[in-house]
Amino acid sequence: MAVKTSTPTPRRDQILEEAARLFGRRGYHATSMRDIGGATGMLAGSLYSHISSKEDLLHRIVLEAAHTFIEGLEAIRAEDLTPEDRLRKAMRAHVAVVAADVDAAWVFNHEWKALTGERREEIRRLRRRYERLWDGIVRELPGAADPRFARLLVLSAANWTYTWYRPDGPLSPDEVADRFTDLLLAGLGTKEEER
Amino acid sequence: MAVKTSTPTPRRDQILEEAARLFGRRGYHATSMRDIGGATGMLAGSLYSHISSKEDLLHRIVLEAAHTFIEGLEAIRAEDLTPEDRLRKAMRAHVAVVAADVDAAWVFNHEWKALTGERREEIRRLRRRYERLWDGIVRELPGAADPRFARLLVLSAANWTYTWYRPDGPLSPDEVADRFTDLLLAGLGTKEEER
DNA sequence: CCTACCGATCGGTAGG
DNA sequence: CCTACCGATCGGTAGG
Repeated sequence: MAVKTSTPTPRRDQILEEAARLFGRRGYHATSMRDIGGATGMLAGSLYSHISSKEDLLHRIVLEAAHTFIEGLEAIRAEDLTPEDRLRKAMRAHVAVVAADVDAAWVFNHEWKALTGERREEIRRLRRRYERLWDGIVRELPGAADPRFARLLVLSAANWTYTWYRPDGPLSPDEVADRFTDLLLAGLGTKEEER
Repeated sequence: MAVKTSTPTPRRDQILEEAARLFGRRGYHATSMRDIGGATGMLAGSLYSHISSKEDLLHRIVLEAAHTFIEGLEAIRAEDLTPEDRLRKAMRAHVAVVAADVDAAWVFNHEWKALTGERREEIRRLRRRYERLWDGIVRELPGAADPRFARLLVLSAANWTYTWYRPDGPLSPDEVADRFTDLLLAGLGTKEEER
């Protein structure tokens, strides 16, 4: 009855999850197929009935993370919002993705460099697309005289999150995002005119 | 005549330089001793008359970078400056260190995690010390109601630099630093009172 | 998914 | 700094 072709394959998903965890914490090159096998309860060689190579594993992880990030921003782009609210929602979306899987976010932002050939180029294109979505959001802000630097500033804050964020901390992802948005919008300097 | 004990050893410095370049671009685990040997014109085994292990190599690179970053901020702390000017000078100092050696800066910020045992703890302490120096600078700013997040925002902007900065780009390190400082102080939002 | 294994490469050493 | 080598581990495969 059930079509057999491309079913969810929960075993493969489990392998992807464990691999993302290990790639995120130790790095791609520091993680062996034996490590991944151990984390999923099988031997290294057995992994190859679910995936085709170590690089294929990395590619799938990065690709999924890229789409998660991109879809979040594309949904927001379609909404009718003030520039400030759009920034706020975008920051929330980004931090939510990071918080949901800090390791995958790290892999998307750094370990993708271990990919080679066409896979690497594909990811590079997706990364550029995500940056351009941020460009569009930042460019609308009235205070952004220099949109490229403004985008770099916003994305750096958003991305630095996974170097310190811990899911068991006291702040929710939305709270973290909002504090950054508030700081970014208001600035750290003295207000020239106090009310 | 010349004392022989701990002379500069220029050969070792060259090895450290090439290793920093490779660790920064490919990562510590992706770089082999044969790669480093190749970059310095010798065979892998010959490296061991200058250094004691691969991890020792990483440790020396990270340690030097840590001290360069820390000394920059400590010098500024001693000066008599307004909070805004101190932030500006600190950002310039940080970006200058990054720009002088993007690869070493990357290694200091990420590859140090490949260290083990006491070496790892030592670097962790130095990293914390650097963060606390930034805390001190940020806390003085009148707009920083939330000093921890303000420091995270400032350091994230400062640190994200090495993911995109290229020494052959059109902007000098000081120009890059100043744009970030201006954006951080003024904010990206609408000014409530336009003059 | 395991047994058993492959060639390649790893960090590092002995001896000169 | 080279020659020559070490045991360990790597990603991956054949055959069941």
